[in-house]
Amino acid sequence: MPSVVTRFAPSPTGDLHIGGARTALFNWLFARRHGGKFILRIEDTDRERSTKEFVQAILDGMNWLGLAWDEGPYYQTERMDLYRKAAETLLAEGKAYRCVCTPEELERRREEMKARKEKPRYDGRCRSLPPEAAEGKPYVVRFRTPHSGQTVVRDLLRGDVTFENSELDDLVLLRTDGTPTYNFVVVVDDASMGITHVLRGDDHLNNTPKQLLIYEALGYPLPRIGHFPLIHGMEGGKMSKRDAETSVMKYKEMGYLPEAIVNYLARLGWGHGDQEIFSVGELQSLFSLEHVNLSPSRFDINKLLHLNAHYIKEADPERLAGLLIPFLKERGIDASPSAWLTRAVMTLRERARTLAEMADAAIYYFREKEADPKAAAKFLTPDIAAVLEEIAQAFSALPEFTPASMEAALSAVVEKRGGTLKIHQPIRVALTGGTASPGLFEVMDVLGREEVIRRLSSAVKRIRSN
RNA sequence: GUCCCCAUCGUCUAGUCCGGCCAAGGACACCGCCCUUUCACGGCGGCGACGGGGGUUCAAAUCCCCCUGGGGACGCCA
Repeated sequence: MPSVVTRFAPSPTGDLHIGGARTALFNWLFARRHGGKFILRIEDTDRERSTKEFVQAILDGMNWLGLAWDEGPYYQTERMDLYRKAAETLLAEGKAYRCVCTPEELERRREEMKARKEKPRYDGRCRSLPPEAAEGKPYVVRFRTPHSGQTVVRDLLRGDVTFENSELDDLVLLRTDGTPTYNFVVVVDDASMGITHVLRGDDHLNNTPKQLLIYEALGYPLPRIGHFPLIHGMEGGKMSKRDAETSVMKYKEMGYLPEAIVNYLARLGWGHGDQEIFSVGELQSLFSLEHVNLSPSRFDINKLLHLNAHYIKEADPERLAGLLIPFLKERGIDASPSAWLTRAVMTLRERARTLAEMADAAIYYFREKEADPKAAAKFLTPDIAAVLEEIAQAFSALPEFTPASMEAALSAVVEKRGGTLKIHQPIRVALTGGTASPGLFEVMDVLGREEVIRRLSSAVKRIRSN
């Protein structure tokens, strides 16, 4: 029996969210750190909004990030008997009761309470209804929350947080259709799955006392519970699309590496001295709850971009080449893995922050790009045509086309013309269509002699036809 | 409105638990310089924070209180 069992319990009502991913990551890291078990549970009791597609999307996201679960995925819709049985027990013991108030009525009363500036909650009017009163009517099962006393959440991160029971209300356990609600299933599931550490977002802190009361009513042993802060957008408040993309898989599509996302997420709300770069292995052995921050952190795309650039530089070029192929395809370029592609990638990886940027920069390796008008006007001037022509000839006369021989040939041409000629940028523009690229000799090496000569000649032709 | 949580550079954070080593360290972004055939990478430097007020103490970013600010929760959503 592992001493630590954690879980990630997303509801399949959307893609794996960046905040959810961090919750999963922290749970996973905590389990790994303590040699425990990490369980994946799909909270799909909301049949209206849950879909198979979203389940798959969440699984894809977890897999992409490398967050391997040891057990599951469990689906709550397959465990209904368990919840119903637990509800019956509570009902039989008088710890829960049937309520016949309609949603419309409840909504109306809530509005009234808000208008009176009160905390909106159920007024408990069905509490003392005799069980027969619900016969033949649609009803929900509510938990009988004690009116007095306090419930203390012994939070792993924040210490004791005390709630007055009178502040809590009689939450719905079972809906009219008999399906259980979140606060109820989560207790039954966490208890029956032997979860030892419930680690989740701050937004659940207010739910915890209610859940604790249910644990108690059901006679379940209490897990250890900790709440970490939410991730906010750059403007504060919950992360929204206005701030940055929130779906994890969108980051894959934008050309981020999973190790960059993991590193970034781990450092968002957690720290280990001055260290910024963490491998997954390091994270697994260093992660600790004591160093998780208590205040919400803002999602800063610039830092993610920086980390991604770092991991692109570090990544195995062959792997990078493979990852780049779909991005090339999006740009209409069919490429397949090859030593040549890997070489091209090696010239590009120092200056790309994402695979998308790399693909954009790689285009001229595959086809001649139309020269940027400004660059052409500045560097492909009439007087340069003859020089480019001469260089092309010099290149074709070379016994071997290597960076060293190209450089020598180039110097010779420049020397012959007085030694002050600035020829690098014109060549760069002729070859790549722009003024920024990897080292000129690297570019020519990847392009190959034939193509270099072809593009030089084409540039000469264009200059002269103007 | 009620309840709950939080508070160090613009952002992520170290330091806070066990007050002195902090005239507050690192990273991102930004600016400048160097390297350089361009763009990057890299190197060096700069800008930049303990929200405010009271305590406690020889000493407070660190402990206590109040204020302010930010966030979250108040569903037959999770």
